[in-house]
Amino acid sequence: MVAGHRRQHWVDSGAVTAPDITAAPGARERQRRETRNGILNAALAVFAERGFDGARVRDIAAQAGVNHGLIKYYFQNKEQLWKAAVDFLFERLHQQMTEPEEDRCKPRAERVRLWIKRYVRYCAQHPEHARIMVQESIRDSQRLQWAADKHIRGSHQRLLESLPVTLDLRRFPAIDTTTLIYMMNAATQAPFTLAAEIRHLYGRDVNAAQFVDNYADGIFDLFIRPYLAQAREAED
Amino acid sequence: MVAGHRRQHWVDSGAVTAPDITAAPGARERQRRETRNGILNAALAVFAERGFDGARVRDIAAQAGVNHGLIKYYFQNKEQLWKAAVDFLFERLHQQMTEPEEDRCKPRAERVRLWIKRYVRYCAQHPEHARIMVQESIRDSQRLQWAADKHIRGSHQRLLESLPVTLDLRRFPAIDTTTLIYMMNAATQAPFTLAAEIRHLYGRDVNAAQFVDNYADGIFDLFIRPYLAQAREAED
DNA sequence: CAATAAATTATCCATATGGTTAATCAAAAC
DNA sequence: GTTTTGATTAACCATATGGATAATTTATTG
Repeated sequence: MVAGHRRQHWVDSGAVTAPDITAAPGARERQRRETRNGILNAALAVFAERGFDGARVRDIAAQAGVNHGLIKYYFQNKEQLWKAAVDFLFERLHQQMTEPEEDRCKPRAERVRLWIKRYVRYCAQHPEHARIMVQESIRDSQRLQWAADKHIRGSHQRLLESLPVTLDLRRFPAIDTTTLIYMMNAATQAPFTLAAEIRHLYGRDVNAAQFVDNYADGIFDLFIRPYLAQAREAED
Repeated sequence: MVAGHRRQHWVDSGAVTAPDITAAPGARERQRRETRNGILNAALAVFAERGFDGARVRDIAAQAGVNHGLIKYYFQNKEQLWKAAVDFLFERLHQQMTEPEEDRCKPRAERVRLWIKRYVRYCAQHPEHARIMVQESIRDSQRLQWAADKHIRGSHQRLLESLPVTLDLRRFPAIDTTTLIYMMNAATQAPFTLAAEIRHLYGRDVNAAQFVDNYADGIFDLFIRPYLAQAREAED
């Protein structure tokens, strides 16, 4: 991505300054942000693919097209890089999940449908998210605790608030709300996390727009529709 | 586990043979099997915790209480060890999931309930399974292809045959059977895969017998009950 | 332009890693 | 008992790894 941005300046010594195209004011900060984000994206990909211990700092740098020394320069070390990448991850999730203004006034069932659709799309676009979280969650590691405290707790709360339906669960007496969140989360992420397996075994592309939207409907039917029906009954 | 099995023979040179306790006929083969299984169990734990690349052969050996050279002796290399471990994993799954003779004559709904319960228990006892599969499934690696062809395909088929109910899915028109398997699988494994996170955030022990059995009921309510109801209607 | 500060690279280092080998030790065969 | 075969260990090796440092290049400022 940043590769190839190294050009010659003042090629001809006789010419005047002849500034680089990138030398526009603020070029530096822009470049800096680009490099940093490039590293973060590469980090997410490699951490998701190999796990924290398996991920090689050199691979992350290579995938970002920069020298691996830069990672120390920007993030001190591998651990800090991981944390920065996870911050980046949840920031993006939060952005993509906030309900657009124009949806607020729609009927409730429709709002829930759209909410689910947004989340399914996020899962399809960013399977690294689920993968990184699963990888850390095997043992109560420092990293897991950090992520749970800084991001997951709040994320769950926000979910319960932003999901425009109350899950009071009379229909599924065996399951409490917390557990249901984990079920729904896992079910939603499943085909995208296992995309390679599904492609290999069944020849299907779960990232096709048709599958994604269809799947959102499936999640809605399975997890939400019963509650809406129940809520309607309660109103009678 | 195998540690400390090194004892002195012929302690007193004057005494007769004085054979080791373990020197019963077949002691060798038994020991061999024990060592091999010890390594496999350790391998599953470490591969699940760190992923293939992050797992250290030395750690696996240490956790099994043997010298790391033994891993070459038994399994040639890390890759072969991984495959042997996955064979071991699916063998165990298959054993634990076969329906006991005495269940065959029970009413269908009850058979399904028991089937689910067995699977939920398996997931609770062996969270490594889901974890190892998720870790491999990010890219269409050699290992994933191998596991998919050798184990997963058959496992899915067996599931569809052994699950004593036909999922013809009129109730969830958006989801096909294949996708439903992935949803159900993921939902079933979810709390046990994320056990550490749940313990940290909500202070709950998902391995408590009560939670496990309760969760099985939840899965049944969510995924199966609708189909049974529908099947009953169809019979009318 | 020159001086300065920031970004980036090339290189180095201690350590850890997967894998290999030659010994050592215990069980089985004689 | 002694020999032979198999199981186990200790020591070794080439390489890769995370991290650190010094040099180099690029942008900004005056």
